[in-house]
Amino acid sequence: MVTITDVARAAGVSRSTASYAFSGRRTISTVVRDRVAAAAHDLGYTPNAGARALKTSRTHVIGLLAQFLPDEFAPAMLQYMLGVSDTARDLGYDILLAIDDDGVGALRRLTSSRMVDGVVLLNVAEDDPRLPALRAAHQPGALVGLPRDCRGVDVFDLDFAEAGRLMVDRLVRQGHREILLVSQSEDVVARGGAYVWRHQEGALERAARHGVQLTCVFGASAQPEIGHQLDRLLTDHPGVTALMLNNEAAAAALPGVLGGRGLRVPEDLSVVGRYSRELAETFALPFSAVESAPDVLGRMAVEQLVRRIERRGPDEPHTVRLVAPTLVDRGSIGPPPTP
Amino acid sequence: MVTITDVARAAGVSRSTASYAFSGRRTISTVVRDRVAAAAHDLGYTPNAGARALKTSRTHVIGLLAQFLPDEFAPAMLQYMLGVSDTARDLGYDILLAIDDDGVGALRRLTSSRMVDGVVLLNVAEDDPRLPALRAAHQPGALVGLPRDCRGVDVFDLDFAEAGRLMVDRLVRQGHREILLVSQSEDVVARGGAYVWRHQEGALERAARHGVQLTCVFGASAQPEIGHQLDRLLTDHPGVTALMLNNEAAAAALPGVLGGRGLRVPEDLSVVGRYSRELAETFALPFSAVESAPDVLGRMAVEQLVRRIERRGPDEPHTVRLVAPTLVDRGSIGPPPTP
DNA sequence: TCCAATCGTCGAACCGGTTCGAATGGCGTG
DNA sequence: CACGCCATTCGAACCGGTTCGACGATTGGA
Repeated sequence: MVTITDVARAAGVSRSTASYAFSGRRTISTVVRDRVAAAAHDLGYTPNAGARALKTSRTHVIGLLAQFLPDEFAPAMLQYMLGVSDTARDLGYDILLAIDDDGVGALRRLTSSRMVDGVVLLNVAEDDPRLPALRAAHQPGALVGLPRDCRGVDVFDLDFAEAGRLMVDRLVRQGHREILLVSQSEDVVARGGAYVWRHQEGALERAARHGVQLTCVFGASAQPEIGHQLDRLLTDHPGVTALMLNNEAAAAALPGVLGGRGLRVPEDLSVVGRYSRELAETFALPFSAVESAPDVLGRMAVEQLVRRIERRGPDEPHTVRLVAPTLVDRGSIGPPPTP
Repeated sequence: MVTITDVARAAGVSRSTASYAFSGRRTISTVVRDRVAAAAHDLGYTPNAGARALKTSRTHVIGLLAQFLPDEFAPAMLQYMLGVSDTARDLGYDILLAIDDDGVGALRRLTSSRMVDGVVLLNVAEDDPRLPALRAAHQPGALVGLPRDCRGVDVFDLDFAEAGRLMVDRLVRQGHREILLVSQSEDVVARGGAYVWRHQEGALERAARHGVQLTCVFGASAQPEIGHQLDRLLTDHPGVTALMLNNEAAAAALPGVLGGRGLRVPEDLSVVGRYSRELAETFALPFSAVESAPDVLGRMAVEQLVRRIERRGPDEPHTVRLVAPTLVDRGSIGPPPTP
């Protein structure tokens, strides 16, 4: 491996001069700088990341803590990861990926060994056990997902309460009076996925205000259970004219269920979901949906994290940013059928 | 940050003694070892990864080079990543994730700055431009995907030719005489996805031997195009009694298409795909399929890579391992309908 | 003409580990 | 009692960068 010593020798200067020639932190004559650059190029020199990190205590690596839980929709998580990864690359950072059942352990390992300059936590739960560990580590962290206690971290999430309101408003405006909301599985809620509650409460609040009937159920997260469940729900609630889905697996299963029952959308049933544009395209999900914007959230988290890393600003106040939901119209919302 | 010097001071020993107490590379009295361990525990000591890497020139990090190409099915790629990540963790390695349009640049960056001990390349093409860069880097590499030139690397892939044979054999044994094979998009082939050819040639060989008609087409990779295309194909080839899919998007779209045409599987049409068990479960894909085993391939790649990293065996001969395909029966293959 | 300021460069220390050679002390043995 | 051996421990060098203080050579101003 070629080191800066080799470059310095080839250029006939001292190591420190070579270093300054690269960093430009002191004035170096142009002839020397060119000679150093030429030598580096000829020898194929790249600085050793470990050595540099040791001295500067900056690794230019961001830890990405993801978790793939059995009752969650893996491809949705992927979208967040891609958003984070792309942004990091744009800002000159690499991603150390920790997909670990033991998220706390992984977090501690990365931070305490100084492998990373900061971390992004995905899928943060109401009382996420990783948060105390993050606060103990003296490294900045950005979250995707809204915990109860946001002290000391930057937080980004979709405004799920507003999403619930938006979906109900939209359906009621079309004339629907009996709506069924299928949320994520109860396990997700039990694990602290408070966004399910926030969404549901936003929806219930608006339903009450409009005086319409909103039935809330937790949906299964696996196939084919969720399909059977949807079928059963449609049988049990014949008066329902609109379906709200806060559950990707349900959205994926619904076309098959509708086909089986011979129902057309939106003529027989209106449907509004909550998933990303990417997901809709990959799986041909034909429903209007609130955009969950994983790429945007991932990007915001990384940008804020890098700002905090580079501007050394643990003092600067921390952010909690809830992104306003937008509804992507795919034509699955219409007036209720006339009986 | 607490360093080994702090620990040594707290334990009343020299830095080297503390280091030996941890590594056990020299005999240290039990009382001293215990004192050092206690001090380390009290102070919350974790060795600095950069410093250790600098001295040992081992980072315990593996580079994972993935690429999400526009005409490929992202969730399928995710399965490989998870296999790699899980195995790495089991073996005590972390994953540096590089999802980069410029795969060559990313590879060079990771290897020449010594951020990683070795790399896993996913989605390797016939003449993958990353391979020359990998050979130039003096780091071991393991590939998932079979390139033309396998020198200097360990290669793992599904035996796609055998998969093609297996699928045809199975259909012919049931009595099918007119089969339609929908492969990946032509763009994938153009980019060097030779596995599409290998699969197709295996299938054609067997079809010829059995004297049955096999029509091969390249399918679109995006929704909803692939669905429309499948619909058109079924119209244009009314004699076809069995469908072979080497295209995840097609498998995802097919249930909708079949529903639209009122076709039942396997009574009206037999279907056999090629995708992983995971994918089948996530999207409720109801078709029998050759298991693409991304988790197994990812695992094998990492295990071999770590073996080569740790046993310093660039001399040991390199492997090319084609995994034998297995067919997972989901009941979508039956005899052709009687006219 | 002399002194101070500036420019360009070098040497050395340091980051936090690991590891080699040597020093210390206790023990058994001839 | 002298010797050598072994078990422990320490000091110092090194990995490959960065950075501070110092120094010689110019240059400018008084």
